Amino acid sequence: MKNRTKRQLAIKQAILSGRIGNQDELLHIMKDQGFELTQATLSRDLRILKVAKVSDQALGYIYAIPESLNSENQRENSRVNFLADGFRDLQFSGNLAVMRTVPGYASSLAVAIDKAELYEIIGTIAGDDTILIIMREGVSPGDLKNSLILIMPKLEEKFG
Amino acid sequence: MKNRTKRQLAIKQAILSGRIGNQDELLHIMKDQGFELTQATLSRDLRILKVAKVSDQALGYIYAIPESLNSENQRENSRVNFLADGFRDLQFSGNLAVMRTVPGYASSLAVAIDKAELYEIIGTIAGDDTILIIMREGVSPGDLKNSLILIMPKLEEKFG
DNA sequence: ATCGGTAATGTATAAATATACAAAATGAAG
DNA sequence: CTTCATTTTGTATATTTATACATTACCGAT
Repeated sequence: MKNRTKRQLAIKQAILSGRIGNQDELLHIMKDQGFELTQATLSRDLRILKVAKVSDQALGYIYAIPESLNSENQRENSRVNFLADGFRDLQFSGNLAVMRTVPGYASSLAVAIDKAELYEIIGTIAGDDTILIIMREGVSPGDLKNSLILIMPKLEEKFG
Repeated sequence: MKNRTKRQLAIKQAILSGRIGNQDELLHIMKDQGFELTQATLSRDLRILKVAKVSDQALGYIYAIPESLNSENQRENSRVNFLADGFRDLQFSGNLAVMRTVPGYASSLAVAIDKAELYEIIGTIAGDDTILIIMREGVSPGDLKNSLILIMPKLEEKFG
């Protein structure tokens, strides 16, 4: 079974397309992506993600994410996403991941990661240009990458 | 029967309190204010007003007005509301209203009023510090004031 | 490995909302 | 004033969403 964080990332991405009009549509999209869930779980996820249902003149009713309409949160999201520019490299050993950063970025990146309280990460230790990430048992490198993309979408292009 | 613009203003004000969780609550509030309507009409008004239903951590599901979350619309709304600072006086004669403004404000105010396409106003003619407002037949001074407050809430304190 | 507590999810349905169609209201023209 | 076209609103109900309760999954301790 796909885990919850990955699922919620997929929900968020779908909604950012700006074309989802009801939960049934979204449910089909999620199933197409291999997730197994019901409408009830969707409703709960949408609540957690604070997704709003809004009326748009051209599109009718659609789901939207208010934080992308709120300039203060938008700035905070942009700032955190911008930290991805300090990312250099991510390597794995067992349940440890070592992230190399541009000098001086490690601390801020680690704070942002800690703040997100990702399921996949137990904790982090930051130096000047290096972050040691302790992954939860059973979490794969791909899982971790997906989680980091959730808080810093710019990392997606860096992971390749 | 109360007219539609007045009703939608009241809906907007109620929602700005940030405490309306469903349409039934809102329906009761509207009835308390003397409006006669059904849930269906409410749903339609909410659509017209582009009211969103959002999930708030503390309050649960509530209605909100996205334009107050959108910085571009927020700036435009603020700019128009700021024009109220140029308001001086409003006097009535038959179906005419004469608005006196700070010199230089009349034109901008008239543009904003025209843009709002209020039911209560057939047309406006603006000089430098005076706007002639032709009211629709049957519209009372109070009706006009309420409509103007809809587009420039700051006028409320100026009308007294 | 088992156990127990908690979190997540599913099932079924209550609650909430939107809308098809009908009726009423409105506004303009004659 | 009447008539007609259009808009608005109500009624009834279809659609959508949220949630109570049950089940399953997860996690830490032993």
